[in-house]
Amino acid sequence: MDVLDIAEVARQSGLPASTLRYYEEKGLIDSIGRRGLRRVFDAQILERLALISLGRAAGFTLDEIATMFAADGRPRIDRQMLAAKADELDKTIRGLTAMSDGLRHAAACAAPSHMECPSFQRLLRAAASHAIGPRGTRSG
Amino acid sequence: MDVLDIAEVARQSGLPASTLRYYEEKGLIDSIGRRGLRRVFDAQILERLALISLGRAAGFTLDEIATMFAADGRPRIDRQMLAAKADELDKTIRGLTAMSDGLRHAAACAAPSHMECPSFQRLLRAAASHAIGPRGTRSG
DNA sequence: GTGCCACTTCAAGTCGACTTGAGGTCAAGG
DNA sequence: CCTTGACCTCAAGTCGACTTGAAGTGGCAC
Repeated sequence: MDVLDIAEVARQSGLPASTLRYYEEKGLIDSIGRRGLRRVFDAQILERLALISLGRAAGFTLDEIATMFAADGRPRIDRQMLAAKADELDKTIRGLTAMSDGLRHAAACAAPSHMECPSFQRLLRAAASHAIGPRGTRSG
Repeated sequence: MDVLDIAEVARQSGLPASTLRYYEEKGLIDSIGRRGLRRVFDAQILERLALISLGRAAGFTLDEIATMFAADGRPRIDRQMLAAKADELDKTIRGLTAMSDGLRHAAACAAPSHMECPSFQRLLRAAASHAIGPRGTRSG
């Protein structure tokens, strides 16, 4: 059984050790023991971490992701849930696409002020009516 | 000059009064006076609030939005900035589209476990390599 | 055997955009 | 005149995913 030091897991996964400890505390991952104080992980942890990163990227919360692992540690992923998340993403994508199009129109519009640009006005009304919702700020 | 009570602004804009007070504190909006204790706003505030909502929906922070108003209160919106934000959105959209496609593939895949599904594996590698970043959690 | 230093724990801080709660004020209606 | 209650202020709390800091530990190189 291939074992990895926490530093090695951090290196290979690209995640800081503090995040690994946090994930363990949350019950998302398990260490298989200690070497002195140091956590030691099974090499399979890397696949698990990839799965967690995937879930995060798809927009699941850590708590939601936690429910996607059976007690035996194997992923238990509902196909319906995946499809539902895909639908949700598509909805977000449509909103962002509308926004992007609107911004580009406004950027190219020849009106002296944006307030006089019809496509900008349309965008404004859409935003004011909550047709497009605010998104999280961490994207960079 | 048409004036509105804060409650009226809240009603017409759909924003809670606490948010309006918060925006004023941040310097995003101004009240034109008081009636007793109560803030009173110029009717133009509604357009301003729509502009703020638009900025939020486009992914700008409140601080960024604050810089988009000249001292005279008129919007000062850089077309380049709009185009840049549109590019940013497009990038996000591409990531989300890849994710949505991947999720749908995985949902439809006939492999007994997702771990054996090639498209799921591809998705997993992409997520693990940070090719797709985590997004904010507030989407509804 | 001993010093180094990467690890450990635990509590608290961070970020953004607000919300909430306690305690106070005042215009309007009865 | 007095109650009502919607507004006010200011400080603190919330949410999610971490990060940071202080204080402690122990395996390994010398």
